[in-house]
Amino acid sequence: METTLTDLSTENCPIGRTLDVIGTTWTLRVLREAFFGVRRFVDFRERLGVSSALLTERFGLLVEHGILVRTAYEEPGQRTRYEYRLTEKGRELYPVMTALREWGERHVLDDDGPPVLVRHRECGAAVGVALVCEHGHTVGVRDVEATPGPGARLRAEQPESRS
Amino acid sequence: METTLTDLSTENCPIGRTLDVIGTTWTLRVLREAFFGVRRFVDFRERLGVSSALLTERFGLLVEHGILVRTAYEEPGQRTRYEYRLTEKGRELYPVMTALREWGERHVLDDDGPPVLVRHRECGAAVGVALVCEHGHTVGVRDVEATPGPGARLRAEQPESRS
DNA sequence: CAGTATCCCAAGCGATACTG
DNA sequence: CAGTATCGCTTGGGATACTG
Repeated sequence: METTLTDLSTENCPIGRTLDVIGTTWTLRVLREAFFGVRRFVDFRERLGVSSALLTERFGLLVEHGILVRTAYEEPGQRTRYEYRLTEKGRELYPVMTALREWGERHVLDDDGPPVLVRHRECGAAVGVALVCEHGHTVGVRDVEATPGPGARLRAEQPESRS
Repeated sequence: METTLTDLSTENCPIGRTLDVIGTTWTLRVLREAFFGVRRFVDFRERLGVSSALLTERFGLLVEHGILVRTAYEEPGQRTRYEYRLTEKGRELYPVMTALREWGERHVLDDDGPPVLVRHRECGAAVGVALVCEHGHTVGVRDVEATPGPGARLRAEQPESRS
């Protein structure tokens, strides 16, 4: 009998793994602010309305995972400040943000339209994500085929559930 | 003085709104299973390893938001069964899933490679998401410009934080 | 099977106070 | 400013038992 997708373990699923890292309640909102250009601790805290303790903990995790970096900087004549910036690994989450934004703009937006317009700097057209294949074709959800890959693992046998 | 992005309220942010709907701990995993083709209550429960109570609650929310539909069906000679399927609105979350998957495959994958291969049915090439503008250009994160849109709202004044 | 109901523990998180 | 520490509430969610 052929192995189908639903025979596979979800344990090493890249979606689940990603959610383990960024899928907790405030983490993606913190990253959203980072993509907005927010850098300083207080600014994150005030914009998100969260406690210092929570923010400290989230920053710790994100730095640990290499998604943000904490750097000190001095403005002349000022105290030392710290800032949190996206790393390249963090910046690669932009498609996730964009996909979330597009869905939200389509389905859960107020009547007055999007609060932020995101456009291609060179031509001014709205930016979003598209499903594409490596040959450059635009792909619909229905045109996609999913099959077990090299990392596929069978999940532990259920004791043969008979209804 | 010009209004900048960081002056805006985050209250009506489409990313935040989307996360309010699907950003809770198990919800995206439930949807992942739905995209895998899982339909029946027990199958979701066994694959995710969650309790009935949790699953019931999540299904309730997702149906309420029009992301899943619950339908009864009868197999001849069998009891009535129920299944949960993605609606069109739910299927539109596929780019979100794909973006999460791609990031995970790049950054948090085991050495043995992806458990699932996702390919374009017609040409066999791997499928992912790409940032594009409406004029069809492929766009880099750095080529994007974000400005306040029609739904922009100023956030409540902070009492002028002076460091 | 597809849930509902109850009980209870643990994690998430805000509030507050304090520190370098 | 950029945190750390503590407290205590509230929610999330597992375990178990029961129902149509």
